[in-house]
Amino acid sequence: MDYKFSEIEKKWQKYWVENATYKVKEDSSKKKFYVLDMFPYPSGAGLHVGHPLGYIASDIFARYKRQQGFNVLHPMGYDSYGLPAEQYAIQTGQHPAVTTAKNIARYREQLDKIGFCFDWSREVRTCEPNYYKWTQWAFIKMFNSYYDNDANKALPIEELIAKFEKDGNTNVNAANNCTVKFSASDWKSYSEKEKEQILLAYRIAYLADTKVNFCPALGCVLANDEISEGVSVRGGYPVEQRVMRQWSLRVSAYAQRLLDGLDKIDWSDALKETQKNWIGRSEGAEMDFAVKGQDLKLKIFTTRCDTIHGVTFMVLAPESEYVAKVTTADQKAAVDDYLAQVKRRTERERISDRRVSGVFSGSYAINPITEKEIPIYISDYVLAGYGTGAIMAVPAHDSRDYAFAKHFNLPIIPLIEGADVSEESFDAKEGIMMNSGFLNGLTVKEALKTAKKYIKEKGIGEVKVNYRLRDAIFSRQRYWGEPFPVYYKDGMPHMLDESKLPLELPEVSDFKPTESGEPPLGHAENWCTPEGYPYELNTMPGFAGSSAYYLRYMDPTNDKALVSKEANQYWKSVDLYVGGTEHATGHLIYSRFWNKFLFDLGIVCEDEPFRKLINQGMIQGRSNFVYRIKDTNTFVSLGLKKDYDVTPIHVDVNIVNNDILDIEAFKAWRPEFETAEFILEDGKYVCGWAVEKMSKSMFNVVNPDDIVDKYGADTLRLYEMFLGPIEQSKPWDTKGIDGVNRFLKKFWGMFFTGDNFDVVKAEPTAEEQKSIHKLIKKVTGDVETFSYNTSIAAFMICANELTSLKCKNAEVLTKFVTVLAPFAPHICEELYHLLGNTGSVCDAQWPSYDEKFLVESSVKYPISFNGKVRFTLELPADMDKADVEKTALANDQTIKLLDGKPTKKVIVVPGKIVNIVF
RNA sequence: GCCCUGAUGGUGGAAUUGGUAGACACGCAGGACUUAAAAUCCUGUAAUCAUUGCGAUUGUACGGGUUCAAGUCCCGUUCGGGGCACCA
Repeated sequence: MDYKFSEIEKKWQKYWVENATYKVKEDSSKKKFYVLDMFPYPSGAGLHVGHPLGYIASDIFARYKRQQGFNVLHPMGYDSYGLPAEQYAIQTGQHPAVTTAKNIARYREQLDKIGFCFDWSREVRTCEPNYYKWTQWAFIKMFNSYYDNDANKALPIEELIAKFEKDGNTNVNAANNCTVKFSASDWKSYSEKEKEQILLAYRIAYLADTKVNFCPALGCVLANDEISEGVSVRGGYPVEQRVMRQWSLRVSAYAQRLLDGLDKIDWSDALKETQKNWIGRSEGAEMDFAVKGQDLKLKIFTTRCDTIHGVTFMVLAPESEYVAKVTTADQKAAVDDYLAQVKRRTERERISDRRVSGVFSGSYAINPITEKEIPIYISDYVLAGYGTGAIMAVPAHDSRDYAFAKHFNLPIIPLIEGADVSEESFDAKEGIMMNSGFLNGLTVKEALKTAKKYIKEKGIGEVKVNYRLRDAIFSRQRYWGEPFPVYYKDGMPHMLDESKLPLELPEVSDFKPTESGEPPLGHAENWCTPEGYPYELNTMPGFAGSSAYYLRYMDPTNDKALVSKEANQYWKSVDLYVGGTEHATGHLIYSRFWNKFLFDLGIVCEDEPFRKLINQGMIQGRSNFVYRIKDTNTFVSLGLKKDYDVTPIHVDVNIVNNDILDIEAFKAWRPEFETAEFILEDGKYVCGWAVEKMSKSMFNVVNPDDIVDKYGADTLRLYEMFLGPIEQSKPWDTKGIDGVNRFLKKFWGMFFTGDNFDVVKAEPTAEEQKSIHKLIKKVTGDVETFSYNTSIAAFMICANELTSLKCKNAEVLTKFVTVLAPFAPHICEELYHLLGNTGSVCDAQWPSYDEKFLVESSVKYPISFNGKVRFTLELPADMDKADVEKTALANDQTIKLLDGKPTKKVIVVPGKIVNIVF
């Protein structure tokens, strides 16, 4: 009986839909398990064979957990706001909603073919009003909250107002960007607008003039994680610095909690490390340096307060507010000139061109410990946004300061014994201090401690922690995103009442910015409240909609809340999250922040959203090449190309089979190859190959639909998992797929004799038991550790064993079907029913294994001599050590190999190995 | 520059606490079936030498070390992938 995968797969996919097999409800009688995939942005190109990798991995786990009796939530949806649809709209006029809907339909069609156990009744789309209502709602909550550093959580803004009314802001310990200090009476004397302006500097969602990364090509501001090396991650367009009035989220207030939370979650070390780098905690001290002849103190931040005796100058960031104050009249022209020069440089130039530049301000500062005078410089190697925008420079022990000192001929004082600073600085935190007054003779570590204590005691400064993590800029000058629930009155932002949500995205006549340079929403008619107050023209960024979607899946149709208390209490958080590593510093930081904020408000019960996370590796493409002899239309086969001067040309992998080119298909592929001639080897044209990114331009894209058509979804699922460990990147090579396909055919064949379904009800033999229990043990262990590739090898081994045993035993085969079901659900569902079961194989209980079937009566001992294995000896498993040794030594081959030499030592590891040393 | 990862046959990969390196596949070669092809099945397949059989030597990026025994542990080096990067 042939394995007709196409019929089988269609049949059961239909059955699963009709029987709502994958619909899941909260059920307090069962333990829950939440398996989540990072939802896709539905791009126009559709899915290639790399996309489903993670989905298959999570699908197997979800099915496995279900078979173990868990109530499994395994939803899917679409991150459907985003730039590509909008760029396409600008080019073609096609509304992004139309493109997006079309792309979603295509994705869904492709996903459906693979047989996932998604509960589609819980689907979310970030661009739908009933979804983004809750994105807007969370934003309002953030606007109405501030971060209290003492309580270490977000609190209602009303509590802050109460504090201001009582004491002003002098004793308030809250995250802020407020530049004024005021008393209670000052507060009371302020106008409403002034009060609002101050509160804005404390809100978690705040509007401020911020130095932003603006990308002219995209017409849009970008967040830090959307830029890499001075260009936009999407598109690679240049980015420049601008000051713009933008919404931001005070993510930085959560820096420490985001860092601490990493210890509680089961993520890879690499990913945790990436997040740690991104958060960038550094512990140090803030110190005041007095400016000579002025009533002014400059605050600096340093992590090396042990090096204070080696400070020979100070540097201010060009943007520092102190610059104007310390610039003397004689230096004003030079400073202005430098500032202008800095302003002209783009971020990219600054990164790529690291010449030393700077200018003397004319003023001197006093080192608070040595009381020496040191010059104050201005240079763009000091960043305004980090620490205090001012540093104490220790050229002997900081390479950047060293370069600056050399360039401006400033003194360099070594502080560590034996450190040679004639050619470069000594940055390492090790050695014994010298030239350092009270720190002399201490190790660097001791000196750090002592110096901190000293600074605190003498009131010179305070111990402080700084973070690299910045607030997230939340405004985008784009159309295809969530509208802000904000209107403006008297120039100040106000939130819509929650009852007015969602504020729906309006239609616009043009997706480009307006003539006056306003964002596209400037084209919308009547984009204002019924009272006539204008709405915000920016929209939210891509990460807005993806920050809390995992919560919405718990209760997707609730119109009273983002998620009900009951649903949230039941599902709690995501137990297994599978997705790509490219979201390490974006989505995975923002959603943790967003979740912690909702946790502070008591809306969710867990403060970390994703308990375990697996990063699936990328599927790379395997490209094929043909070699054209230069200036001809003749192509030479791989093995012969060394004799010619050739140009390699990418050729569509779909017309190459096992690296042999289909010549006729190649001629038909493109008009210019129609008359191509070939130099063959053994009558064949052999192509070269390389592993590259899977992309259209390399002609190496493989579409899962084609694989499903040719081999079936179960084969595709199995093969993707068989390729190797999920976390690892690996090339896709369709030629290997025959192996798993053969396995499924063989597996199918095990249930038939001729065309008849043929299994027998009987007690399994010991050998059958051993084979199947070995399989159950292996697969159970492998699934728990996501080593699916080795599970599949185990299935193949078991199928081979049972075939050679001619096993037709119903009990054994049912167990096989049950453990294979998560991997290959269609074929297993069919066989499960043929075996006489009713209901879905999805609910077939995961079998347990019994060690008693696995015990071996004998062990094949490798007998090694000086570590080299010479032969094996089959001995009873329960033979004790001394007897094993005796038997091994008495063996003919041993005697021959020893050749009369005395043994020095004999090592016997029971059950494992014998090693004879002579 | 700093941090994290990884390197095993022609290819993808396996080896769970140090215990027969190369499981399972792909590919390749030979054979069976067939008029032929496809499909299927069987055998071989790390390298070198030997080959009538027995075998021997080398081998997990490279160089050292620990151990009866190292892909696995330790030290150093090279190369690939990822992250951070004038972050004081």
